[in-house]
Amino acid sequence: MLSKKTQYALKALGFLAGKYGEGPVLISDISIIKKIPIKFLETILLELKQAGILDSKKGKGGGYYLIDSPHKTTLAQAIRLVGGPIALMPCVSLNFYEKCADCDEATCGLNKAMLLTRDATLRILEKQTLAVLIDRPEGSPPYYPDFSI
Amino acid sequence: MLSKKTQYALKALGFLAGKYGEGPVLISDISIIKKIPIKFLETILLELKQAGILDSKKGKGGGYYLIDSPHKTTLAQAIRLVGGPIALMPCVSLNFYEKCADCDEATCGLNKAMLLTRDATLRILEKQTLAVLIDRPEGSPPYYPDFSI
DNA sequence: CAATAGTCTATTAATTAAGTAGACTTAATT
DNA sequence: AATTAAGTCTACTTAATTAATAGACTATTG
Repeated sequence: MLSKKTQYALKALGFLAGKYGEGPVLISDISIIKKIPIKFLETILLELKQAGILDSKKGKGGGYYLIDSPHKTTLAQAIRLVGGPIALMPCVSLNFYEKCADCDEATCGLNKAMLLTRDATLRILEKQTLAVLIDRPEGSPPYYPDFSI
Repeated sequence: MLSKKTQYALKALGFLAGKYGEGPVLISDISIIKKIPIKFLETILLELKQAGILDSKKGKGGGYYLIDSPHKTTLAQAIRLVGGPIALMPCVSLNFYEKCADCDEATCGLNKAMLLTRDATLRILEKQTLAVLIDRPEGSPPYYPDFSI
């Protein structure tokens, strides 16, 4: 399960993706509409800015906005920026790898099972982008580029 | 990421799967070989027993053992028994569902993306069984029934 | 009855998540 | 220049969850 922080980040990014090209968006707007505690949201957005995916403008008319088109950032990238590992165990994490205590990965069945799972997850999360997170009116066709459900 | 407890549970189950049919296995053996704190392991095994997947024998010659063949229990079942949700967000969890605050799931892009991910994960975890967790000597063919990598 | 091994209750330690408070800086507007 | 709106930064606090430990109790075997 993703941490609350990561869930908030994805919601905020989805909202900003929907406003891409429309100029800065107020933190308070995101907070109210997406029901995210505003001070918590501040720190999350700041983190995403420092990670290079968002930029902000100070002062009147300021706010946060996506730097690149929503299609440019994958869900895997976004989750890793704030939430850490996607893999179910450290021993199969690409970005947060840690070896298990006294386990020989060459023979470990658990390691192999977790690898399979990680790959299946990444096949989705590395293909889908922030564009998928944009809310769509009921009845409109879902947006899943390069993916057949 | 799975909790430490869930990781320990899977390791223990993998070990017991490898000893299936050989009678009770000592908690202390599992603890030493799989490097799991023994007192923590005790509570995990007890939980798995109460969940109906393990049984135990007290006194001399006692220990824990798998009730059914390793092929009978899927990884998804095992993870849920001790660790809770497999899905990345509560709003797409089959067994631990919770609605997001003021989110309309019919239009929520995040919900749809998380559904895709959950389905991809479950396609693995509901197919693979405890038999996959048995450690195998290097060079021996991996064991993945009904799954082409 | 002695030794072994699981069971149960309780407690503690450690870590992370979540949320809050308030002063500071920057920029636009009047 | 003054005012106001908005993001930035530092520090703290609380709550929740996870991880680990201690020790007494019960059942079984030989």
